[in-house]
Amino acid sequence: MKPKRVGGTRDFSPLEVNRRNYIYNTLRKIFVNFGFQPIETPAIEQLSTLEGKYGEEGDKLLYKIRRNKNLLSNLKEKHSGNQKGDYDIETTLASLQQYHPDSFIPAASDKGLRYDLTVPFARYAVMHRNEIKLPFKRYQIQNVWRGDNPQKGRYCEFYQCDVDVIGSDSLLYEAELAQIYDQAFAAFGLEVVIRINNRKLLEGLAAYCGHPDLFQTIVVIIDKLDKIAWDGVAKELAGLGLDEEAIAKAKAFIECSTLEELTQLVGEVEVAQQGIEELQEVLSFLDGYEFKNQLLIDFSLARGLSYYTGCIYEVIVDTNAEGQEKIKMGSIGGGGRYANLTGIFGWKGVSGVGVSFGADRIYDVLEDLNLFNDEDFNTTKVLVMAMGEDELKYSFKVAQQLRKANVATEVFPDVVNPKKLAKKLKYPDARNIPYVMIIGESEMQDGKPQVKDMQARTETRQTVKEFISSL
RNA sequence: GUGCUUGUAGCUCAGUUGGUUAGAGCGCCGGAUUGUGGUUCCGGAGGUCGUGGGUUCGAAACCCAUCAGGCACCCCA
Repeated sequence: MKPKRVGGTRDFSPLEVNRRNYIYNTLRKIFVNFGFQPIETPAIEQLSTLEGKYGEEGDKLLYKIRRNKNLLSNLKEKHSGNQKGDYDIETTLASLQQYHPDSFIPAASDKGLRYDLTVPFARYAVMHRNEIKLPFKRYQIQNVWRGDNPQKGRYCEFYQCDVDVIGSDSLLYEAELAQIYDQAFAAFGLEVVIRINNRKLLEGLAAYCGHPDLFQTIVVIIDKLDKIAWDGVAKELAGLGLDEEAIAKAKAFIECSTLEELTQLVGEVEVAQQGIEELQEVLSFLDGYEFKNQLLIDFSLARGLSYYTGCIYEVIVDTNAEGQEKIKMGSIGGGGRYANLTGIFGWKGVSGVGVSFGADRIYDVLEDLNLFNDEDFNTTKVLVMAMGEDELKYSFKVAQQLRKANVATEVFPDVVNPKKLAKKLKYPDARNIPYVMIIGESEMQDGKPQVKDMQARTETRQTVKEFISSL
């Protein structure tokens, strides 16, 4: 049979895994430095946990799995009243499954693959509420699945790296998260723009335009601003039923560049004022902190997810930065405050705030910009090559000695014919192994292997001990 | 989920209006080189033309379906 992968999924070879681990480790160090603790949750959740949390579009992208064992008995019960004669529900279901699997399988599923890490975290927090201490700061680095149409920077299986705090309304966490973003991307050597806004301001915008009822829809349209420009947004707002005056108001609103300007415009709208105050508070925590990236207060930032209630974030690559002009990638991180995420699982009044790093998109960008230091990933330091059977046994012992000194070592498994030495050296060359120890008869006799420095292209005879201390 | 586009050797790609046995470069393997890898020269292996149907005397090419990649929409990381 021909091997085939599922669309939108990828295999990762050693170099790629090393690079990916570098991303996770870099983030992990920063998360820990801010006092976050790791958790993990299962890949598979009850479908009811996931459904309805990501909007209509999100539901469509959920991977639904596992046959619902109770489907049969549920249907039997439901149909027991109107069963006529020899009507057989089991046969009906079997043929449905056979001839209409596309509609049958989702209907028969009661489990799903997680779509993000925030909702599973909310579920976790509720189920563990007696053992966690509030405020609870956790980070989580795991893969998620979305049945999306794949393209560059968009995969069906990808990693998210989330940091969230629940159980505190303090805006100091909003400030911390901005610093985490800043420090993480500085560590990667990538220049980004950290956009920040507040949902209350968007509510204020809808109210200011005289359409508080259309808040959700207006938000979605505003969010497209950088894609379809103001003219496109205006058109869509008009299509929604906003008159010219309302559209002009919306324009004036999102074109404000400072909080002062905005206060003058909509200071009397109460929600908007709240949003302004929150952003001011966040900024006052950040007073004196030197950002290595650009922190941009952007009143047009919206974000689709409906559960955000306060500050919202989004990180994009700074295409004005030198060398980064050609990068084409959507957001590489996002997040925000949700006043009541655990509420749907029955734990009311617990506020949370968090952000996510899109590790796979960050990977793609770092790769495009050549920002990986692949030398750091070379693990094997020494390859031992033997020219005869006795020498191979001897080499095996030399390797033990090297490993005992924590020098990562491999033994070449074939006895190397002296004629073939040149050919065989291609192996350590291709693997980027820095040292090769060549052991022939004389090397074994005097205990001094030929040590070849692959980069310097030099050879010296030295004992294993001498070699170890020379490193 | 919708629209457009691409799919030929390990990789990058040629392949004429449909016409013998499908090519090149790089890489790989062997030799020139009997203890030293990035250069050079010579030779060699490697392809169900994404997959399955159809049209045709004849299909890598045309048609349909399907899978996979890319782009746009939608949404997002």
